[in-house]
Amino acid sequence: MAQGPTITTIAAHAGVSIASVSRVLNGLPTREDTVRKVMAAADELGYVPNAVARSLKSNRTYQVAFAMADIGNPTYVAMVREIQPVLKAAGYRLVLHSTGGDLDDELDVLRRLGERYADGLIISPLRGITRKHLDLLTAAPAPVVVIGSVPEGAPVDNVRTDSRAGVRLALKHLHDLGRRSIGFLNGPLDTVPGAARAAAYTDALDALALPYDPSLVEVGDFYRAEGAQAARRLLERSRPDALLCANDLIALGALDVLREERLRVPEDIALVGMDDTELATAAWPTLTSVGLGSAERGRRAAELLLDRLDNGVAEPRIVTVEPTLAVRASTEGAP
Amino acid sequence: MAQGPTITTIAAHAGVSIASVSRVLNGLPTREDTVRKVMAAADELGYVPNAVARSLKSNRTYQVAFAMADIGNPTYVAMVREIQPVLKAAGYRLVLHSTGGDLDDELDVLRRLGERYADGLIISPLRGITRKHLDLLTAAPAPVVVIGSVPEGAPVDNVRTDSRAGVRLALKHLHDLGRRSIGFLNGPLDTVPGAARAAAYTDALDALALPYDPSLVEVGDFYRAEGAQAARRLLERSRPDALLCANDLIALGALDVLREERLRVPEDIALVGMDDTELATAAWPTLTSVGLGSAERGRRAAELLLDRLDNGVAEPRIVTVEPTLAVRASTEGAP
DNA sequence: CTGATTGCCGTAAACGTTTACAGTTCGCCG
DNA sequence: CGGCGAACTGTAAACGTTTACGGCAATCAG
Repeated sequence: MAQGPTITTIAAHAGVSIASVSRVLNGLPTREDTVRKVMAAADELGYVPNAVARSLKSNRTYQVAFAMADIGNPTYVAMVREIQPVLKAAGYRLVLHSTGGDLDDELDVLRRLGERYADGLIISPLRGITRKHLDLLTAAPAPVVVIGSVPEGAPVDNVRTDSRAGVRLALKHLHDLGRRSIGFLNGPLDTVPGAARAAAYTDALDALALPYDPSLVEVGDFYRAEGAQAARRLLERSRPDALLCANDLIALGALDVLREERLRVPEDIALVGMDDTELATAAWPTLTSVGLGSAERGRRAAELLLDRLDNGVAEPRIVTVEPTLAVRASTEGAP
Repeated sequence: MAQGPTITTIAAHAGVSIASVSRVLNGLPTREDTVRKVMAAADELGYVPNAVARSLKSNRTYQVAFAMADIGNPTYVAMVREIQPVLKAAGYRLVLHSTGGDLDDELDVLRRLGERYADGLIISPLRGITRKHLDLLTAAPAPVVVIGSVPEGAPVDNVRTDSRAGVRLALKHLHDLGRRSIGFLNGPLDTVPGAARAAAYTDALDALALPYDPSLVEVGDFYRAEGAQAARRLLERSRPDALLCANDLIALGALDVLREERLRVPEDIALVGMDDTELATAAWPTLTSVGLGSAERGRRAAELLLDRLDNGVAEPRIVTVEPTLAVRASTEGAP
């Protein structure tokens, strides 16, 4: 744990100035034998450049931060999994923030950007973009990419998903299978995905000319246990022939309850999840699920950010990722 | 994206020296009205201290790195999920490295520690601790905690799991249920967990006075598809009455194959996974699984590292986390 | 009223780099 | 062989902090 050598140490060893050392190490034109002397000294001493000092001088940390609600959530795992290699390939490190979906924590991440520990930020705000978010975003000292929707005119790149189309896909699929009484288990309405999916659901019903029946809708949280509770509440008062769940965890919870109630999936009730995570194929019956392109959103966000860091793009850009429907046993019989 | 104010800006605004500004901001004893002037100027200008400059001076980055093979793997997710809050509470940021299990990448992470972008490192080496690892570890410029076993005498803290005990737990359980022909689907033998579990399996058989039958053992990789292939190969030549899988993903693959073959779980073949991840409860039948305490290992590793950073402990310490067995439907009939 | 003590404050150096600028060396031409 | 230009090198400043140290004013004792 001894203090490592610095360019000063090397300069002394090689009998040259620190400027020459720096030049050699950065590959700037230098006389042949100076290069040799410096390289020899550097090798011998096991020199590794100090990233902090370099950052101070260059104003570049080669770090990018990613902030989301909870790395336990498979959608965020999918994002991280795509973001990481993109950054790594470009020589950036990834700093991970888990906000727990707490609004203050989210704002704090934004504020902390001012400490300039990272060159840019990818953030997926669970609680939506508030007035305060906007203020901080416009004043942000580094480029920010938001995963999820952003109000018109915000000065940031934005990678969004078309959850409306996703829900429409799911409902269309169920409708095609002859289901007409399609329930909906949602997450909290004061979260971005919750609100978006609620709107998308009524929308999609409209498009299919199906009536909106409030007794078919139940709100819980985006977790398995809460999903199960919501399913229980819904089943106590109605008996739909299909259930759309706002994510795969909720769907797993619903599956637990349907099993308890000895309801067959998909014969009695067809089940559709969202996010198309690994859990959808682990479940039995395997879950039909709406893929909202988490992985792709992560990758695109990272690419947008790097592009902006390297090329300093002017205009905020919006990328929309198309949803997909993975049809599996929970709506179509045999696996 | 304008250049933010520095203590120099504030000093000018408040009409004091930068030293006073620094003192006020760090809460060192200062005259009342100097404090007021500085605070006013800082507020007005929206000052945020520059973390990089601070780090350069203090030799502390308040960052900790965590390196593992693949953030897609649920065991690592579990670790990150525990590590993150511990670090955050102590005011540290988390830098994430995904090495893809590549040996050179792992070594690179170790070498890069010399750049001093982080105050410490938690690493979970998939490929084991080689001679080169050891050299780098002894020369490491910052404290390192290794999750997984480490050779005697390595100068690092170490959080290990007792996989031997874990496998014994599983086999004992199966033996108690009357199973006598217990197959084993392992991951690559040149990985740490693969090697450890192979040894543990033969060991546990011994303890139960069961013979070792090589035709009951098959090696694949730690993923679902490879697990399925391995299961297929094994079933083509033998018909065990129980299968132990080296992780839950392999167990899911095996489950796929057993279903294809119309073998009932657990009636015909009992199935046990390892790591006790979320997947184990998502599957159907739910999977009995050996918990190797990933979450706890992550938390303990973070705690050890922070303790060392704050208190500079002398001796390398070893923490062993006890395995647990979560008994579920895949060995004990009804869910 | 003088001298010592206390408590703040400002100057400047330092952390490890990069880089502008001025100085040196060298080769080459006339 | 003198002089010029090209090519390289060294000095020093800068990035934004923290902090040792000496100076200064106010306070207090004698």
